[in-house]
Amino acid sequence: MLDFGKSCALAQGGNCNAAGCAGALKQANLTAATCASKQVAAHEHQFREFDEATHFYEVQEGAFCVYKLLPDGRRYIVSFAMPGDLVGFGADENHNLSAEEIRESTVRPIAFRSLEQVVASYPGLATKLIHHAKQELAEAKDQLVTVARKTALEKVATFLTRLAKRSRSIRDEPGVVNLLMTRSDIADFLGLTLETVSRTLSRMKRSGIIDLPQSTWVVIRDMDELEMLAEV
Amino acid sequence: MLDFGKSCALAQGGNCNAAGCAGALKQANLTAATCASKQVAAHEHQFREFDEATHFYEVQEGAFCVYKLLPDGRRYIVSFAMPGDLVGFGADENHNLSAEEIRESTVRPIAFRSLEQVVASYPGLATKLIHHAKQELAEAKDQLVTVARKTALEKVATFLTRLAKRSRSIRDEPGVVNLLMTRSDIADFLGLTLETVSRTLSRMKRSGIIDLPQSTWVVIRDMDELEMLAEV
DNA sequence: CGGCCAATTGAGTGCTCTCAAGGCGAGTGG
DNA sequence: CCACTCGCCTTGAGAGCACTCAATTGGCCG
Repeated sequence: MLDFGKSCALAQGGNCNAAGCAGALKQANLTAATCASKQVAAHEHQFREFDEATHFYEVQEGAFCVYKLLPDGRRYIVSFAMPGDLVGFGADENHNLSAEEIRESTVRPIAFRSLEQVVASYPGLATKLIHHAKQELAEAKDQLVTVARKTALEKVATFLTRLAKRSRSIRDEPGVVNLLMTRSDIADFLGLTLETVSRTLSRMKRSGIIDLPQSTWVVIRDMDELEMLAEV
Repeated sequence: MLDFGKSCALAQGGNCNAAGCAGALKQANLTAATCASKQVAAHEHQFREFDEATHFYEVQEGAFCVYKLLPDGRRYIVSFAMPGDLVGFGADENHNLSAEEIRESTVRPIAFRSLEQVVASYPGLATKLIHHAKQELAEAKDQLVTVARKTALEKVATFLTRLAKRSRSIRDEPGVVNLLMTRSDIADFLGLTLETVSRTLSRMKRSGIIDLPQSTWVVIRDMDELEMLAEV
């Protein structure tokens, strides 16, 4: 991976490496537009809805939850961002959602303004950005189906299978999922209450589909059954 | 609005007008990549999930519903597409959702392949496409909040206010909304059942917020109250 | 008029929520 | 080392909102 290090290359008038700009977005080859990496503590906010949006962020380590609030405090978590994910990319003038660390994290801020310049110079990057947006869009639509049309059991099964696939691509412990988020977070992601999430996990444990050695560790005992539940 | 008429300019090797390509996406200045307009009857499918995706479509007249199915037949309607909207743009190799006309419609097909060529020649268009994707993304996320966290009454109120705003921008009858879709369609968009949608509309009528001269016409009598309900 | 489809309305059920109590683990201080 | 606190999780009991099933109405068209 090409890396301009901790310089904010374009913002400082530096040159951009074409190969870097045209690389896969997820592999962070946006380096020409990035600024210095930043450490953030758990439970801090990276930004809040309606804040002016000058940067978006690539998660390097840790985890975020990206959420929206209704005026009376009801919360919906739009996504959990893991290393490699972008948060705040969808912003226009202002952020349209809030991002909070759920773990101590490292992020790489990317200025929208310098991104524009990079895109102007390297059209290939624009295609990558469109591709990224399409993927995020596809995920959001899948999530809509899940939230709108699945039962609590199916929702939790869907959640676990997706998390299992994501963790598998990060580390290599098939069937073991480390829950970085609380029951309440999961509930706000699936459109449930924390009690229903807890009950559903207990139910899955009783029926032998999963094991819960600790409340934050899920061991998937029957992946086939879990996927059956998730896909219907 | 610039228009190359019914020619498929780039696909046929024609020249592209730069001003047209850099114009606002919603105003259909994608003409350089478009093919001849196509008429389609109500209840026909433009494409189905998993079909190979060669084109996406700009709706010129009529209306579409864009939906996904679960294996057992449960349906979720991701969006209703009206004139000016794009359907199928989010596809990768294959379509990841289905599009069905709910009215006799006219669409303008746009080939992904020729789009790529146009984007390569006119980088400004790429920015527009990213902007479009961002907007669609923002809508999907708002819809997630609605579906996951609002009550039936709030969902229907949200739906009506959004539809009222959209129709207002099309024609000029503030407070009068023509429902192009059935109760069942609305239900599948909001994550409800058709009976609940019907009951909720009746309830709104009884409380004087709306009137229902016909089942497909909604007259909004108290927009403030409706927006209160919608925003929670 | 009769047939058909969509919408409405009612009755009863049930899934998920609300409210509440109790448990568990980590961290802290005496 | 233990008692205490605090946050999070689990579990139970009961309630309610939306669902299911079913009957009826209304509009449209042949």
